[in-house]
Amino acid sequence: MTDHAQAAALDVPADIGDVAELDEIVGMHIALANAAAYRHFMESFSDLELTQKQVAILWLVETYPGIAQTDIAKILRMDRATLMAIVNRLETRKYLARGRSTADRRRQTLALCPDGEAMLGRAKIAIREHEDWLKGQFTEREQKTLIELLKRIHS
Amino acid sequence: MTDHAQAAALDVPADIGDVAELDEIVGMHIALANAAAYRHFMESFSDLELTQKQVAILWLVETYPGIAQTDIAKILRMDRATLMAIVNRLETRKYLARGRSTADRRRQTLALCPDGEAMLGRAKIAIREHEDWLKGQFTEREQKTLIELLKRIHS
DNA sequence: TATTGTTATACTCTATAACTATA
DNA sequence: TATAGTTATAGAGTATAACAATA
Repeated sequence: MTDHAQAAALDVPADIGDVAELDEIVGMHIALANAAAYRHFMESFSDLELTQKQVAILWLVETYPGIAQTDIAKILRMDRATLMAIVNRLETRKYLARGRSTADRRRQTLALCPDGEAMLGRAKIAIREHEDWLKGQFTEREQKTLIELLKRIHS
Repeated sequence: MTDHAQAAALDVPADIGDVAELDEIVGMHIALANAAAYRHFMESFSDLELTQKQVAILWLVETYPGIAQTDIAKILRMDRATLMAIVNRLETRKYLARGRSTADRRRQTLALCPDGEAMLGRAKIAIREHEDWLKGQFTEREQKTLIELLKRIHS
């Protein structure tokens, strides 16, 4: 690389924190932090081949057996059709099964399959490691502050 | 709806904050907050048809004329191929143009087209409104705290 | 050898619209 | 009328692998 080319490259920072205007944009930092956390998550889950959304859904089905798709969509702030696609994938992989509610025959009741239970068990271990990495960057007080501030945005 | 069905639905909360185990997961709150902010962003930008990433790239090209794709990828923590796809879309819409660097002929120099400049101008106005909504949920002190905490994750 | 850009490919998430069945 | 699920469709972002041109 020539000196000239190096000089040109040095004009450009490597971090958004050095771009004064963009550094003020809260939405930018949320998006970048989310992307960083997501990448770390996907590395931790590379052998399980599960995404954040997939784990969250399995977890909710375990916690609330018989929960309907609409309920999950409300909690996770997702579209019905979007959730449908994810549940389809989890059903294909035999992680959960659909059934009809007897009380309201419009509703589906979702339940974990044995494979889904096993997978969720492994996922929880991976999540703990991932969360340790995440929380390790903060004091306990900062963790609570961060969660409290983020909740204001999504609640 | 029957009383029975109502009772069944009431067992399931409508907010992640009511699911004790999941409420402890920092990554969950980051993802949900990001999704909420992204949805609001997309509403603000519905007439412009621009995503967060597209605006960020246009903004960086304006701030650093002649910046290379690799530089942008580093700042925004993106894959080269991913950035390629987004730049292609922006080029198709005549928002930016590629050129070859004379100093290092491997590198592309990116520049804003007139349409891109006009669009970025409108985008900045929409961003200000979006950021007002976002920042309006916090005191100035909280804004700084939130940015500082998020930076630790992505920097 | 390393870097930059490129193409091909594939997957996930996301959303809209329109439809069926049920309440 | 409203709700729950479904299907079709489309677009955006993400990543991997392999390749060419250049350093």
